[in-house]
This record gives sequence, structure tokens and C-alpha cells, in this order.
Amino acid sequence: VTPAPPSTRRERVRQATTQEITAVARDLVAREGSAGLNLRAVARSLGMAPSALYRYFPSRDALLTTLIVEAYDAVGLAVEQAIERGGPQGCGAILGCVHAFRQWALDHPHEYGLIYGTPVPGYEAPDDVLTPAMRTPDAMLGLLRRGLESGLITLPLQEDDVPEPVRAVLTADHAHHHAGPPFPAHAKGAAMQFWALLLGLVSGEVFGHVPPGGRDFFDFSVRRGLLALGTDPRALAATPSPA
Amino acid sequence: VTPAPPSTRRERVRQATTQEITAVARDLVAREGSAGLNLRAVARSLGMAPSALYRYFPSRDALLTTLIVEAYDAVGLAVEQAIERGGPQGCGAILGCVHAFRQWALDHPHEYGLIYGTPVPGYEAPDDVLTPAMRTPDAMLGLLRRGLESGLITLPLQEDDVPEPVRAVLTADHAHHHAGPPFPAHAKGAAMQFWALLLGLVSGEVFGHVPPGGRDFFDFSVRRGLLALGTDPRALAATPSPA
DNA sequence: TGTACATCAGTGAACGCGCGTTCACTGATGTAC
DNA sequence: TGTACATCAGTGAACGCGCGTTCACTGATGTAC
Repeated sequence: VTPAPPSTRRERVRQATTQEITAVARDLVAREGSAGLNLRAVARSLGMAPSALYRYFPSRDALLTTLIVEAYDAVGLAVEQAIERGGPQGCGAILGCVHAFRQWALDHPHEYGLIYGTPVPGYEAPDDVLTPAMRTPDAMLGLLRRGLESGLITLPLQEDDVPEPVRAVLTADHAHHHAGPPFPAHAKGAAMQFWALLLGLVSGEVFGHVPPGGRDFFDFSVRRGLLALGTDPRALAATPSPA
Repeated sequence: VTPAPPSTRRERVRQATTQEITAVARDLVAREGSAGLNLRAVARSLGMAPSALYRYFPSRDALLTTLIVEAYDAVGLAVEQAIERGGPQGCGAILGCVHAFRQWALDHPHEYGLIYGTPVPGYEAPDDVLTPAMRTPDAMLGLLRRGLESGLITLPLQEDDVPEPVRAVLTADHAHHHAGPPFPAHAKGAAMQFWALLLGLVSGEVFGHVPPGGRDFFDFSVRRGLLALGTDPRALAATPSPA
């Protein structure tokens, strides 16, 4: 996060103030959603003149971008840590990962909405957010790769089972690429389906579009999704859900 | 929609104006999202004074509520019509239904966001929206019931396969009830999972949170979801996707 | 070590804007006799 | 059929508010000699 230690006193103060600003802004978004973010309220809360904020951010959108990047990084970090805690083999990491994702979303509903909800109208995301946005998907694809290599996951489909046009779409997609060799189309398709299920379950719960199923129902659904993904049933059944 | 034919001339004009207002408001939301809905713009577009709108709606929120109800009704209608077109047996109705849902969402992204996206901050939905909100889920549950009765769908799980706490959650949920006798817990769970998958796929596509898979990928994913639901594979494979 | 200058954080007032809502009013439409 | 009154759609001005952003400024922090 800090590339080089800030030398001068001024730089240190500046960095601290910047962090204070984003912290206050994050609180504001957490309480009222992205529409509630406004510079005057941030300034008020910091005891500054509104114009002073322009020393730190060139516009409201720039501040919003920072918050979006921070939100992506926060989920990403939560997910990565859960994977580590889950251990190197078996389903512990997988279950830990998805539960961490859900838990972060429930703990930070407005920040979740910022990145996985309705796009903020009039806001155009700059390229800077692409990398942090891929942090969580990358972590999950890493799990998939590990699972395929270790034999924990055996995709129930062959490459041929994927209809030609779908295969074309799946292999043509180079926009969202991640580290490592490419996945075969059927693996990519399965991953995207699982991701859609996960987003649907979590968004439904966070936004209230679905009757509340709670943690148990989420766990149950995710396990069924993992089975559909080709996860070894015995291994999955033997792995308890994270606390 | 019209309970009794409006008798007096005044009432007819009033009704026409009301419809004009909601039509303009709907356009505004369609172009700029729910945050873009503002009374002054509606009045401007109609050539009225802003205050005149208060003869028709007591507040901005009331107008928003009307739009939300209309959106629920519009998807609901689209889905119901697709089901009818799909025919009385087989998977035609099911595939038609989900494709109609997706298509409506893509055709009306902002209205979709209004009802299935991030909740509008500060807006509290009155009870009036509950009934229209259930229109689409009800239609789909009707399909499930029909499928179970005809044997087209055979749930892969038994009641006992659902862990006790999950079963408790599923049977306790009386808030969102629909017509007809209750479903057993495992059917309800399966339905909710499929609904979550559907919302995830569609929201991901509409909001751009997922690499674009398009119609073919959606069809492919939904078919896999239906198989996981226990739909007869042969019948499913024999049913083409709607045009 | 001390002085002259440059940099930059922060101030305070202002600009221009748009919003939801209220209120006293005018004039047309409907109703009762 | 005609008149007196009630209802109600729509006007126009105003209230009070909050927003993002600009701009000329002051004073403290840092830098070069």
C-alpha cells in the first residue's frame, strides 16, 4: 500500500488527511449509500471548508472511485484471508471463501452495493478499478485451478458438451483475464455459473429481493452449487462450514 | 386495471393525465434511473407547473411507488405471456419464461434496477407493492408445481436431504406465500436456488458485473440449472429455446 | 545558522443550479334546484 | 332550461434547502543559498 516511506513531514500529514477523508467518506456511504456521498458533508465532518477537499481529490467522482477501489480491495482481502485459513487442500478454502464473501457483503451492504449493485448513474469507472475488481474473481479462479489439479473438482461436462456458440463466447472473452494459463471453455462456463449463483444469493439477501434464508440456507445452496460444479461429494460432505 | 368505467368527463381527463404523468416519469427513469426521477422535470415535459402534479400524486415517493408497481406488473405480464406461448406441457413454458424475464430486463435495464437492484435509499416500499412483486415468482412457482405434478420435474433431493435448520427456515417463511397448497421444504429450497441463479445471471448481465455471456450463455446456464432442479433431461434437450 | 523565496494546505465568500413542497389564486367543469 | 353554488385542475410565486465547484486570499511548512 505504501510504496516508499514518506520523507517530509508535509507528506506524512497529507497522507494522513487523505486517509481521514476517505474514512469519513466511507462511513457516509456505509450509512446512506453512494448517493449520500457529498463533499460538503465530508468537509463538515472533518471541520474543514468544502473547498479544501479539492487539494486532495479533483472531484466528487474521484473520491467515489477511491471508495470503489477500497471496497474491491476489502472484499478481496477478506476472501484471500479466508482461503488461507481454509488450508491448502480439501474444501475448507472454498467454503471459507464463499462464506467470507457473503459475510463481508452483509457487514458492508452499502459498500457491496457500490461494487455489485446497480451502477451509479452518471459515474464512469476509470481503468484503475479493473485490477482491484479482479481480486476476488482471481482468488476464486485460483481455487478452481487448484481443485482441478488436485482432482478435488472434476467438471461434469466435457468440452464437447458446451454448444459451439457458447464455447465461442467463453473463449473469446479476453477482457477479464487473470493470472496463469487459460481455462478450457467448459471450466470457464462452470466458474461463471457458480459466480452468478453466488452473486444472486448474496445480492438477494443483501438487497432483500429474496425471502431471507440466512446462513444455513446459503451454505446449503452453495454446497449444491459446488456439487454441480463437480466437487467431490465425499470431500465436500466431510468439510464443515467455517464458524 | 379499470375497475369501473369512468363516468364523468372530468374523471376521464383526470385518468388520462395521470397516465400521461406516469408515462413521462417512466421514460425519465428509463433514461436516467430512479435517482433521475424528479417532479420538476416531469412537469416541464408535460408543460405544467410543478405544483400541479400534487393534484395527482401526494409526493415524489408516491409517484415512485406507482412506477415500481408498474414495473413489477410489466415483467409479470411478459413472463405470464411467455408461459402461455410455451404451451401446456414440456419445457417450452419454462424456457420461455426465463428468457422472457431476461429479455425484459435487458430491454428495461433501469426499471429492472428499480425492482431488482440496489434498494432506493430513503425509500420505504408500502404494502401495495407486495402483490405485484409476487406476480413473477408466482408464475414460476406455478410452473414448478405443474412440472412436479406431470413428472417433468423430479427433485433430486428428498425432504431428509435438507438439513434440519435449513428446513426450519424454508417452512417458517410465510411472508412470501402464493396461491395453492404449500410446497415441501426441498421443493421450496430448490426453487429459491433457481431463482437466485436467475437473478444472478440477469443482474450480472444487466449491471455489467460479469463478463458478457449473451443469450447463448444464459440459455446454457439456465438449462444446467434446470437439470440441477431435476428436470427430465430428455424433455429438456428436446425443447428448443424460444426465438 | 540565518535569511529570502517557493510551495502548498486551508479559508471564506460566492456562483449558479436544481430540487420538493406550500399556498393563495383563477377559471373551467360539474351539480342541485 | 337556466341559475347559484361547489368542486377541482392548474398557475405562479415563493420558501428553504443543499449541492459541486471556483477563486482570490492568508499563513504555515519546506528549500536553497
